[in-house]
Amino acid sequence: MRSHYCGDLRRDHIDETVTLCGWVDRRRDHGGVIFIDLRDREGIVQVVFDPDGGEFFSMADKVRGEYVLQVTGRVRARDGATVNANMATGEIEVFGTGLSILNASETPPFQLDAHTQVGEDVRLKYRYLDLRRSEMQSNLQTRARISSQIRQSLESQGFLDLETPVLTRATPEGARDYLVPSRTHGGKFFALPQSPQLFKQLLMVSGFDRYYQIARCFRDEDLRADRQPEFTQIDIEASFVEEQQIMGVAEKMVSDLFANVLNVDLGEFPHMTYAEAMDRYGSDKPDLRIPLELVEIGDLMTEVEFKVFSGPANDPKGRIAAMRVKGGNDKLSRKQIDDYTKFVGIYGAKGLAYIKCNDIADLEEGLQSPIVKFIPVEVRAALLERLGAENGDLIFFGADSKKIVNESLGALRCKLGADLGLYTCKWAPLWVIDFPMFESDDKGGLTAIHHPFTAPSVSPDALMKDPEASLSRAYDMVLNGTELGGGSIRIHDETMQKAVFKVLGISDEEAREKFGFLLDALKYGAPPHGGVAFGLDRIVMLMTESESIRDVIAFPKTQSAQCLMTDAPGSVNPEQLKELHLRSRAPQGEKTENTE
RNA sequence: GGACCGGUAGUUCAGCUGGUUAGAAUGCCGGCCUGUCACGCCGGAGGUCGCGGGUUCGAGUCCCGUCCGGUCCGCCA
Repeated sequence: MRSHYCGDLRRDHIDETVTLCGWVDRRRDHGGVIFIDLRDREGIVQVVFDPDGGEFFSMADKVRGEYVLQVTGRVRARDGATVNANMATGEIEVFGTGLSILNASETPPFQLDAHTQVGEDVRLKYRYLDLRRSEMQSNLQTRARISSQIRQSLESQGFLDLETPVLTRATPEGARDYLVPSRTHGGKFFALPQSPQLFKQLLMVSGFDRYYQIARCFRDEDLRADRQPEFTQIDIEASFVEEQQIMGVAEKMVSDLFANVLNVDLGEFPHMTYAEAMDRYGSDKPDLRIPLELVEIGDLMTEVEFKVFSGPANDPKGRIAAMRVKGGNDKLSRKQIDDYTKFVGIYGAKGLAYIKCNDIADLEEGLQSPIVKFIPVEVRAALLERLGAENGDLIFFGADSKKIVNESLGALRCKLGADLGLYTCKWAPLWVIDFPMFESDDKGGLTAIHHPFTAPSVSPDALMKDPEASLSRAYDMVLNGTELGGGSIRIHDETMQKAVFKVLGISDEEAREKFGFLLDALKYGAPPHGGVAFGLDRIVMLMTESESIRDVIAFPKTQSAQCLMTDAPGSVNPEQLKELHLRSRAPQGEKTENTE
């Protein structure tokens, strides 16, 4: 007799006698037929018992709910002589000769079929049941296949899987850290890593010139549909490399992944500079599936009397851009345009000007718009020509600071793409390159766009002279408007690292206090090196076409960063707090502090 | 920190301008049915309408507060 566990049974086992185990998916009340879900790719097995056989027939009749069963029987072809011809699903049928209940089950709190959409809170509370659903089984199977492929791909290129600490030091910049109080050093704290960034650079100094790790990272920031406080990063670093080599490794890894897991050929990834991405798409992670583009029209509007346009047109920090929606007149109602006006308001836009191109030959009467009266006829002509407008097109405008125009029109572009189904292809990968080193923050200072260890593409002197004009040797991989990963060539000499800290306003003492170990390491012959890191969860999310990152993580947290199943975070007893030199939570209104 | 959507039976939802015993589907329980595959038929049980306060003769419905889930802005080097 041949024994099968979940996943072993296949259709070609016809006429074999099998023993199989699984969950009862559903059963027929009149007895003799039960459906066993083996959680495998072949789907659900139907077990039929002989009505004249007595014992097993009536036993099957009594099986209810999510019992776990072991069944012995013979596999039958679906169109075999004893099988009803209208059996349509192609599932495997076993003629049962034995049945035992391995474990009974309470009635599950929700139905595990694919037809009922269950609320997120219920799913998360009973996650172990939610994970039994075939969608989740398939998502996590895909996830496992993806990590396996990635390991194979990187290891075949000589990369070494090395581990780095989970208990480490708090980092001064970046996201908020998750802190772990130290028992042996009262008042001091470990931090969970936001990424293994510094450790992997140190491994380069150590001579492990090709490192990778599938590493868990932690950031104590608010959650989103694609953001969890703990997430998994595919972390890669190599020595003696330039941008093209690291990008090549990463691109091959992702291309192989899509080819092997989804049988999709992503082709060669186009490269686009940050500046071009912002100009044409208003985003540093453009979704190239959408054929809409932002077109600069500031130069046309410097003289118009309409202040909403002439203001930004004459402001070096301002921008006026137009976006032509082909055939948008018929596709978008007045109400939808009003909704989009509200939508861009989220990003700080004060309004959403538009022109409906009814008859572009008639510049006086053929353009329908609340603002067209403010625009001289010759400017209207130049505008339509630049946009390549045709009758029936709808043109949206954004006029404000560069930041607001890019963010609002960039977001509107993605929303229109989704709402109107404008996608021209299923997968659109690209590299975004030539990022600026710094951007100005609210307080008038500068912050690093990637991180302060990113190498500038200019000399230390040039960097100090004009930091805002300096570009970095960073690169991001973008797929369908999602940033899959990013990286850079790192700084490998102390002089450059100090220059960057200086521009960022980090004093020598501060740099020494926070990154002394890195600065020291850079003195001992650090090789030129660089790397890249990918968000594994996001890759799996895209490849499984899931709407939330939660659907590709076995035990995720809610938006308020709680686990509904374990009820974490939970309180601890006063003894534990005392050992950790912490006070229990102060009454409301009082400040909580530790005992140091 | 902010905006918006939701919270009614185990589950998914309906419940109009406030009105008398809060409905449906599914699940669950009992009965019938030997080929069904989201089987079918008959019957039954199942509700603190998230929680607290207010308005009102009367609140699932209106108002205020609060908690929970979700989407987004801020935040996420």
